[in-house]
Amino acid sequence: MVAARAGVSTATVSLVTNGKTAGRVSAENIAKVQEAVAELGYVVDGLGSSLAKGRSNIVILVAPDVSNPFFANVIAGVREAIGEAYQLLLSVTDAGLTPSPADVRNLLSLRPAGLLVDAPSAQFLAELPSAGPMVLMDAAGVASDAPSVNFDVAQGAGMLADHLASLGHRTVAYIDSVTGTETFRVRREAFYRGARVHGISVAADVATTIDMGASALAFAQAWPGWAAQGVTAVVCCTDTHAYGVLQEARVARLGVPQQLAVTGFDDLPFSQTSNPGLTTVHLPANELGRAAGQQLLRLLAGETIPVPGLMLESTLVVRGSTVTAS
Amino acid sequence: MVAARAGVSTATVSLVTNGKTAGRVSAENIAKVQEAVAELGYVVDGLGSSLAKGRSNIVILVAPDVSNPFFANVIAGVREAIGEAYQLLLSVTDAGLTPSPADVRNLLSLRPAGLLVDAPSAQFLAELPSAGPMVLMDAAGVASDAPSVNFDVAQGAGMLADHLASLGHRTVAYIDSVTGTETFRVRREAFYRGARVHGISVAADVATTIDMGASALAFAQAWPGWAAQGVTAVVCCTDTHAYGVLQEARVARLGVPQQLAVTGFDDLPFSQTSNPGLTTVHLPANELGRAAGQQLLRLLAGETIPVPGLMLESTLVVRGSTVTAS
DNA sequence: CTGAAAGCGCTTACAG
DNA sequence: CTGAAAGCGCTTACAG
Repeated sequence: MVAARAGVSTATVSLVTNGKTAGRVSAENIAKVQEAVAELGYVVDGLGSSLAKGRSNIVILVAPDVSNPFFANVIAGVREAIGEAYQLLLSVTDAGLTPSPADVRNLLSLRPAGLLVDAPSAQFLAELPSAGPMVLMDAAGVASDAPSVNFDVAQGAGMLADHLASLGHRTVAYIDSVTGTETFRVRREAFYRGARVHGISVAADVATTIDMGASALAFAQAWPGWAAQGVTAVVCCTDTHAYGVLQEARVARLGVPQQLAVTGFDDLPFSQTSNPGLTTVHLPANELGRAAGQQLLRLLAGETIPVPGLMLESTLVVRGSTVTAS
Repeated sequence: MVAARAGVSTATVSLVTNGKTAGRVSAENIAKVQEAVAELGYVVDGLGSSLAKGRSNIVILVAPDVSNPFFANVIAGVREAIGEAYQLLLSVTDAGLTPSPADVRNLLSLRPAGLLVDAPSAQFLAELPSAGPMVLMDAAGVASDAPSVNFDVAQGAGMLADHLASLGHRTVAYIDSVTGTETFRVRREAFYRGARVHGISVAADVATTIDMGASALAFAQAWPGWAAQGVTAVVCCTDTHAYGVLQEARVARLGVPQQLAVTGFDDLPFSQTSNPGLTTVHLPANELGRAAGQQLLRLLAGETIPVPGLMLESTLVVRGSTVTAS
């Protein structure tokens, strides 16, 4: 340890750099060490430190799909919350798949300070080796005793059903995601429930990956059948799916919203500028990341979380894809 | 080391788990160790391993702005390339700012196997402590002898100028980014060059953060002046900026493209469904990540990179924001 | 208040 | 082919 050249022992240096000087190091030595650290540009080696402490200062964020733009805001929120003290490690897999238990084992061998798990499937959680501090994000409907931050998607889905009913829609189709993620199950079930209340029938139900192209294709194939059944609105489980439908509707010269109403979930920034603007259930991505990061920080500080299941409000944003612009 | 219970020494186990058995461990012992590893579910501790080896298996991706959806595709590309062998650590700062030297020091203390630096400023690179294997991404115009993967933005910017000239535009405005990132300088200069060739004058030049709202506001304030100068097209340095202009144009009841043409750079997925579709310079984000990841992998394998400055083609995608849809 | 020593879990010359 | 030993850079009881 180079900074021992300040004329003190490595132990003293370690105490100072860790801020554990309270009544253990003389003011004089603290100053000496700080000076030496500054001069040498010394920075504590993360590896050695972590090994000695038994855990690293890395927070791992496990997520099914970073390439979803929605997720970028979640990441930003997490970063805001955890700040400088921890490094954010992103564990991502392709196309909405959850990491395998083997992946997680490898991750865990880095001895993360904590885990943030976004949109986990029930199976993933069941297979997860008990892993120290952990906060779940967007895990509505998943049984777990880990603290979690969720969207109240049911609320938004209900408002969406109300909205469509008030516009007179009687028969709609639903485009779901193929991932086994619980949040999509909750979105679907909550919407079905709301639809039933209003006597709206859901004629059909297809699922694709979270990808505009896949969704557009699925819609193109299904539309003739749906039209025959009298479908007047397509409810998509994400905005990305909805963009695909909008695109295909334009190709097919279908008037939106006159001939077909389209809705999404997420409220990505682009839903404001899409053609037409997309009516969607707004989910506060940034707040999700921020709240989960804060929860984890508390957990790491040894606090117990007062409200284990934090709920973030969802709201319906009405735009041109369901109502004609004024 | 628990698996030593296979009846051999820790050294032998280490040899086996690292695949360095060639002519050094008997087949019998290899089998014994593998069996024990499987039974105990043992996985090499990343911390201890890294400390002994002197470097970790973490690849750090330093980027100015993850919340740019463009970047999600870059990340996906990097992941595809580096695969299972390395963990991807994301170092991000807010709103297009580059990490400080102190941030980087902290990162480096994790002893990353390699560094991937996206869209660095010249200053950032100058301050970067010499840091082992490193690949630059989207660093056009930055002097460095590190291998790099860049977009040929000049090509696309030239095509954009050609396109606007062919449509008869004589006076345009340019919306730039406030970040000191070199790529934006290159985009701007290449477009200015192309404009000059065609006798197009760039009447004005404003800069905002990469944010729809900021861009919309800047446009709203500047438009009266620009209109007075005869501006008929706004060229934006990112699609995100362009979305802001599109939104504000709609608010102001400006017909796009009749009264005002709008263009971007990036070709985000949403540029297909925006209102109208956005004419933009397509930059292959996924390929950027993939190519950079592959370069780094070679570097880590001790190979020398044959082509230090890999160039990825950019192309112009023409949509409804510059030409009336057929 | 301070320093010598043990130990975190692994890897790698080294001697056999 | 194999194992005992040193060492990676730090932290933390422990004895003074």
